[in-house]
Amino acid sequence: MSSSSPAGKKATKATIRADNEKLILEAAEAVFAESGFRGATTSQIAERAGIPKANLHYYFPTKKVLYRQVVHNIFTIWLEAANSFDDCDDPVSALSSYISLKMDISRQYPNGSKVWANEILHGAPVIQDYLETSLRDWTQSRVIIINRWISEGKIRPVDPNYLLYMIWSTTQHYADFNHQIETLNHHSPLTDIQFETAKKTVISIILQGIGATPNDKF
Amino acid sequence: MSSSSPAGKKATKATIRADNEKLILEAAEAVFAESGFRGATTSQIAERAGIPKANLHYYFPTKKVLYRQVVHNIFTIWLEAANSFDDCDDPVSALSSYISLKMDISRQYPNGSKVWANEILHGAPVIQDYLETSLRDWTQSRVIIINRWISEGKIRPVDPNYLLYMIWSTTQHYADFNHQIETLNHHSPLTDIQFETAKKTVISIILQGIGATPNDKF
DNA sequence: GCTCATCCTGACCATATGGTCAAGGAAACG
DNA sequence: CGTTTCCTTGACCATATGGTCAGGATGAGC
Repeated sequence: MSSSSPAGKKATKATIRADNEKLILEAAEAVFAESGFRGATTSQIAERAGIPKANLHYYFPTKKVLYRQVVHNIFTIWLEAANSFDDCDDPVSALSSYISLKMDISRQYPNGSKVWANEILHGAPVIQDYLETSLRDWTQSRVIIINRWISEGKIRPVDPNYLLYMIWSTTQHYADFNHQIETLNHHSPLTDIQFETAKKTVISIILQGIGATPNDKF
Repeated sequence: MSSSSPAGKKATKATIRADNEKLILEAAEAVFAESGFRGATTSQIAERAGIPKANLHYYFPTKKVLYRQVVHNIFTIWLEAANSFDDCDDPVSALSSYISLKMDISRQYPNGSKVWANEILHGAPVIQDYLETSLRDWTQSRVIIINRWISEGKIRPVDPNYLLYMIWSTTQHYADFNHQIETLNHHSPLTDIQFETAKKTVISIILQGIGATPNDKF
């Protein structure tokens, strides 16, 4: 079944494993996003991946192992995005590109964001270590940057932590609360144009909110 | 057990029912917030409420009925807060008090917010009707108000929907992602002072972000 | 083509969970 | 008190679910 790749690729031992793991991980991400850890069933994931449940357990011995892998992948994407923070040294460009990228990620990988949100919501039983290491380190270093901007007079004094929380929540909202947004948008997803407007709105409010708009400074 | 109220209150038929339902609902809110609908077990809820599981099912025939009641209570609180939007007609006061109240609710009823977030995250299987009626109506009416502010030149032109999403996400973040915030805050809850700072930060960024700060407009 | 290592899967199992029930209390009411 | 109505609960059940396993299939290496 899974070994009969739709086109071209012959099924070699190497590709079989890679292909199936990818298949399972994608299905798992979707199902975990939809139902949470406990709500998701391995049968559901297997069915979505198009393989028997026993086969899923051949690649991922337990549901928890599978889940951790999903979360790990998400976090990797998140961390990469996070680096766009550093590409520029002035707040306007740095924050613009960071917010813009986070919005794009919310749109492109909504399931990942949902799984993450679900984890935090339930007290991060599985990923506490990520919070305490990578996330904390990243946050602390950006707090320093923001504080420097403040001392240089590039933005008005705001607490960097709460600014970051604001950026996170606002951007991730477009993934996590997508269902609510769609419902309020006549049951249809935001169009490209709408999404672009949302992005601009978010960026402009935050930048102007911290006194960092380029045009604004006399 | 539950009929032996700790102090004073004698157990009459009327109070027994009220007391126990309240006990169960509070336990249910906490457990649902912690584990989601599927993750929560009726035994867990019963145990937390201090009653046998069978007794829980006497008052609430199914888990779903109990869950709906929890969500209903949450939504009621939310709607009441929502009215603080109308208490004033100028954007600065209206938005300040609305944001402030939403922040307070996030702090006072974090479980409610979490249950709500969990529902939306999983596609609102149980509360879709709330989204389509009350929430939509409320949103549409506030969009009109915000648009009026814009046409009156009281705030700069921003799409009202995305402004509202920003307010919702930012304020609810302090409930839904509380665990993350605490972890980043040296594993301790925000103090009153910190929370007040967060609130001020949020309000000031949003108000200034839409060009509505009172001091700012020379 | 033969052997080995890896992959696949239907059938199976132990456990957890939502929900039931029957029988026993306790308050209401006369 | 007597009886009726509501409350309480330990024991029980059907089902769903995570996970196992033995044996068959398939690609790898020679």
